[in-house]
Amino acid sequence: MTDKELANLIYPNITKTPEDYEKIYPKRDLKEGAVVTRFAPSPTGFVHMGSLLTTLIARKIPDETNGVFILRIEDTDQKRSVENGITGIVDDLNNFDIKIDEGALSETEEIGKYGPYIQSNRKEIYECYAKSLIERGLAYPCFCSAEEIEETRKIQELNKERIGYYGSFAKCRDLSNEERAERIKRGDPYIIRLKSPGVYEKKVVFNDLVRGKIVFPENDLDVVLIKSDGLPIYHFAHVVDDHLMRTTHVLRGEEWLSSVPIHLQLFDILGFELPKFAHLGLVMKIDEETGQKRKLSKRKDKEAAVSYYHEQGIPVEAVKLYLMTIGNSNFEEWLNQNPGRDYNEFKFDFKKMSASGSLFDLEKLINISRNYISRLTAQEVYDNALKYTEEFDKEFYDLLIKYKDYSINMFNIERNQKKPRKDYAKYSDIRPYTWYMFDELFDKEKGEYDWQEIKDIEEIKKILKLYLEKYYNEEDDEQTWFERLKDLSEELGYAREVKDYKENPDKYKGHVGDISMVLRVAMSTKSQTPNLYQIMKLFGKKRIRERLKKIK
RNA sequence: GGCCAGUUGGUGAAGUGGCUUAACACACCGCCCUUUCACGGCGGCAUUCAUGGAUUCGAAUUCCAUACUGGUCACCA
Repeated sequence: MTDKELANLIYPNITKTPEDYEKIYPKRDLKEGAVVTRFAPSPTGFVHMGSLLTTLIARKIPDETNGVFILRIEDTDQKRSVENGITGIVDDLNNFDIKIDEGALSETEEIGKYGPYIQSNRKEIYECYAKSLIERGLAYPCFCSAEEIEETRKIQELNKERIGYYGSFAKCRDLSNEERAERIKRGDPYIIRLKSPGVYEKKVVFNDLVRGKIVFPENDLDVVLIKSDGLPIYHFAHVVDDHLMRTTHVLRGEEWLSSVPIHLQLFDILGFELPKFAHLGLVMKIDEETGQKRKLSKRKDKEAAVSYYHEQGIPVEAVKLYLMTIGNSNFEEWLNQNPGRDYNEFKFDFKKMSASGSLFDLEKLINISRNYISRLTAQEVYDNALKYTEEFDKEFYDLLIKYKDYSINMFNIERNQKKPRKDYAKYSDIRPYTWYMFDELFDKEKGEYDWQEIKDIEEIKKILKLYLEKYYNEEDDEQTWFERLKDLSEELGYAREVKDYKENPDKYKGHVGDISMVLRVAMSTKSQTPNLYQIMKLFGKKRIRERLKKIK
């Protein structure tokens, strides 16, 4: 029995040939230097921080080169697939404002001419290539059970031999086609394996965009191509898809590095042009229990899910900026020199990419986020706060809506200046910083008044009373306002200037700072607030009186 | 265990043979500014680049060993 007859026995319904697919998915007509990348996640629900880094770059390079960015769904493992997993991924990408040129849009829709983009819908394509490999004697059906494989592995371990299905350990490799046909007809379960032409003692060299030249032993493993459920294994799907989708650059995590020899071999025997590869360092974190560095884990680490940042109200732009600083070591410097510029204007360079996995640093992200928010206009902060609170804090959202102009003015305090305040690192910080500005929240959420130097309530009442009667004038500019506080201080026996007090502490009861602190705490209950004058300006006469009257 | 990669401070890192008595940023610590806080300013924070050896007039930078860390060795991706 010939290989061709065997192939026909296994795949009688496959009539297309690899040549047909070459015509269906022709070479892309793109400008010189245009890069085609793809993000190829499994639909397990959400996008991981590490994948987001890869995705960001995979999106950025086509942007820089007039290329194409594809979203391909790798759902060949039905056990792992999650319901609405594709939607979850698409939502995460949308949240991060990463647009796709081609690929899946939802569980059922897609865009682009190189589809289907969901692997489970590409079954017959893989079968076609599997068939052609069988015809050429480069693949064969394997009838080994999981138990048999396990047994072989144990023997190999015992004898300290290299583990795997290869050479003489590949029991089904040298079966005759007659026997193969007989067992297939008999209904024995089987899978399709590669008949690897590799020799372990030989070396393959390949050039990784991030790591440079790497030498591996050739692959001699008869890896699985098609599983018993008829779907392909990652390696096979990757090679077929990235060829047919005309991917030029394969970006993926470092965890794939060790299977590169398999991929090189597959590209080779299939006659496919080899894309460029970039294996990115993993995003790590220190395990709290063991103290060891490890890969950021979807299951263990809440901060691994990109949705976490959405829930925290950390602007997606800040997360992207942070990831870019991890991604390209010269990005941060560039950003400092070009504050406020969009990261898309930065030119990405694989050479500036670290090969070692970096620890995920939430502090740094927070800092970047703080700086990012400080550069926004009050209107932008308002709009973003609105979006955030609408989803996560309806009560505060209603207040922001009700007091729109007031809120914008509030966000504008100490914002329109060369070095703006940096109070908020995330939108969830806004409420804890500003609740006292809203009367609806003030009575409800105020705790104890945080009096500082002047604690005596009679003295406080005296100060406030005198202030309202004699020294408060709504029309005052900031300088005059403060002058009047000094006058008040003087009248009550406090120093006009802090310096004077420090030089002669015995002469005074305190100083103007203590007086203004009384006013500050009386207004807000807090001893730490933004510029008091501006807060009072915002409140207006009536609300100031009301606030001060609450001190009893 | 085999194979592969990585190893510069608490963190991200610059650095590709002399310009490095190791940049920058985050964190931390001082001081200054200041009516609070924040901002800002100034200064401190690796005599040393995992360890050992070799090459060289000279090495974080080249080479070789060793150690450690990570990844991978599935009909998972």
